[in-house]
Amino acid sequence: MPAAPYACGIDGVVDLIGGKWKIVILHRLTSTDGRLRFSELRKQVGKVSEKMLSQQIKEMVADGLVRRIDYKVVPPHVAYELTAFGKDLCSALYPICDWGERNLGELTAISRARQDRQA
Amino acid sequence: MPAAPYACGIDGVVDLIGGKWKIVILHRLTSTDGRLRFSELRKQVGKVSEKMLSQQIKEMVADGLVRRIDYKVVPPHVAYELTAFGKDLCSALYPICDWGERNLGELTAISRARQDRQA
DNA sequence: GGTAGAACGCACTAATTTGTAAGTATCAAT
DNA sequence: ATTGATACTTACAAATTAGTGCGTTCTACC
Repeated sequence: MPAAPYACGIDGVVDLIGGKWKIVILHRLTSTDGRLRFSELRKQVGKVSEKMLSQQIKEMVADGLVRRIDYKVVPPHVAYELTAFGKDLCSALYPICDWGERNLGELTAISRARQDRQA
Repeated sequence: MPAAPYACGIDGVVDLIGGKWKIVILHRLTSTDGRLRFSELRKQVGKVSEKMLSQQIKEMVADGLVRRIDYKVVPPHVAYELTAFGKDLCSALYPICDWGERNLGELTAISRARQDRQA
């Protein structure tokens, strides 16, 4: 985690979204356009442990990308939603997301070539 | 390195630019708008070892983002430049870069808050 | 009493990424 | 002969990230 200054604006963004599950979390929260409970978010993210999800979404809350809504009941009932900052980031991420979709074939081929190189 | 399919287009991109030095390398190659020798690239990237630079640019070459031009002399003389694919990616990255610059204060504050949390 | 539910926290391990140190090849200059 | 230059490679160590297993709280249900 290098301190500012960033060599390029994107470095700071990479720090924000860096973490195995963060992109998917952002994606799920954007797609839903509302709040997601922890358990529902976990279901939507897919193969992620409670621990890892909890850890990474906790960071995202601390960074101001996500808001945690605690219903203060037992069993615990918590929901998460994007903050305005988080939504702003997601719209800035959209062109890249779109580029990635448009180049999916190329990206998939690259990924496969990487795997072949390691086998 | 999960194989395709990607949950979101950006996942593939994150795979492409994931690596401590790759963003800076892209940035330097874009800013220069031409070829950079290994030694010059290393100078411009800053505090990076020959080994790490070599490793990460080798991956970028393999992924098709960067082209390696070997002058076939001794001492070795090699230069690197962006491919069309690399340039395309960089233009797709530009909005993110711009967003990062515009939110630099916020990103810096977040980075600082992270450091404080770890102290 | 025991079990289930939900969203975590803690201790420790495993996996991955990054880095250090030394070495390589060949030519030119001292 | 020795040193310097350049762009790597290899072996191993250090640092960081991701994951496993167990535990917590309190209520409801069997």
